[in-house]
Amino acid sequence: MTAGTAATDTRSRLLDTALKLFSEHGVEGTSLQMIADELGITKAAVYYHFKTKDEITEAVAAPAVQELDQIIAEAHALRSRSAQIDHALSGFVALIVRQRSLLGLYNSDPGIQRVVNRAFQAPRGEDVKTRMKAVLAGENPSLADAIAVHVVFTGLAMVGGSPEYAGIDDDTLREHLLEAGRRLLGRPRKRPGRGG
Amino acid sequence: MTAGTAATDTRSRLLDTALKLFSEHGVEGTSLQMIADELGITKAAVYYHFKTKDEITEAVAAPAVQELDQIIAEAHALRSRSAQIDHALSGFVALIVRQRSLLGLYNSDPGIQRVVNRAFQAPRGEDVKTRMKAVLAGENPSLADAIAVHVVFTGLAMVGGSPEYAGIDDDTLREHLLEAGRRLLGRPRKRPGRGG
DNA sequence: GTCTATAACTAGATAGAC
DNA sequence: GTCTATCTAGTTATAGAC
Repeated sequence: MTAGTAATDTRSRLLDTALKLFSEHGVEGTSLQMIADELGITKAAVYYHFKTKDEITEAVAAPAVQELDQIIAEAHALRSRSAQIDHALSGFVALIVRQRSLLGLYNSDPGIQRVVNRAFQAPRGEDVKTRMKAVLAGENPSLADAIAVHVVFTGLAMVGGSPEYAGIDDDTLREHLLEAGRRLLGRPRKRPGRGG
Repeated sequence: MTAGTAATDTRSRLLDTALKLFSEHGVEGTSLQMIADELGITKAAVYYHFKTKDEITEAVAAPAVQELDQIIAEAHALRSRSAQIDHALSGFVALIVRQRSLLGLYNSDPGIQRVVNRAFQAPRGEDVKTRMKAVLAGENPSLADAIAVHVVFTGLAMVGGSPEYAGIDDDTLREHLLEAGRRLLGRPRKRPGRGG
């Protein structure tokens, strides 16, 4: 659809800028003025692309929510529990690394959670986060397992977006996050051999 | 001093209310009006107890920061690395459970982090969070260890404050968080025997 | 597609009455 | 210790010019 036009470009630059500022100041701590200033345009220009701030927030979060949805669906299609967990965990970690700051934001910022829950129908525990945790922990998990999975889910997402690792390349970060996730879930290493 | 007066009571109720609202809406998403309404007083009455919103934020965070400081100091006084890690981890988990929502907030909310870093001198990586991670990971940790520790630190704090476990009693939650922390740090179980 | 100008509202904060 | 009233400056959002 006529990709690459000035309009599309400004829109996507706007979303990139919004994500950056959201992760620095939180959604509520980021004003449309800040976004406009960062882009070198005016606040009114922002309103040309999005009707409300919530619409920006939703557009920022949407791609990751949809990817998570797909990973969960793919995992459910696998036969063994072991394969389901492996697929969900590695898909989740890959998404975290590809979208560094977004997943941490989604796991901690009340502003983005409010919008996401409203935008992507989440009646009673049926939101993406809850379903992902269900895939990793199983049907009726023990409290210990539920908590371990929760720690993995939240910890990985927050750490992946941490500025401390901004300089680490994607492959390295993904390997280490995956290893941490497997260790906490009590799963055997994917690649044995070297290292203790 | 003169504890138990109406003044002290309103002040501490104000801090409790602020913490509750901060954890629900974030610091930036919480207005003084919301705090005043929740307490059934006016905004001006809030200003009698605290000069600025930052002062409220600082007062909310202060007890936990000081407790973390003390835990770190105690850990450093121990001889073996193993004992240092055990003390830091169990102290951290105990604090998380006792102050359910506060630690998660401190690990995720940009508003509270800004105030804490300003209020409790944090020049270059010398903030409480960094020092706690240093105790757990050692002097010059590998990237893998640094990331694992970071996942533990953030994950435990976020999960401890999660509303999902609000109904779990302190002892049970503490046991499970500690177990998850030990597993991710690759440490042997404290209490073997029953349970798989 | 971006602008100026402004409306409507809410934020944090202060002065002074009681 | 809490109130009313008010201020300034910020916010989201709209209307209409270019």
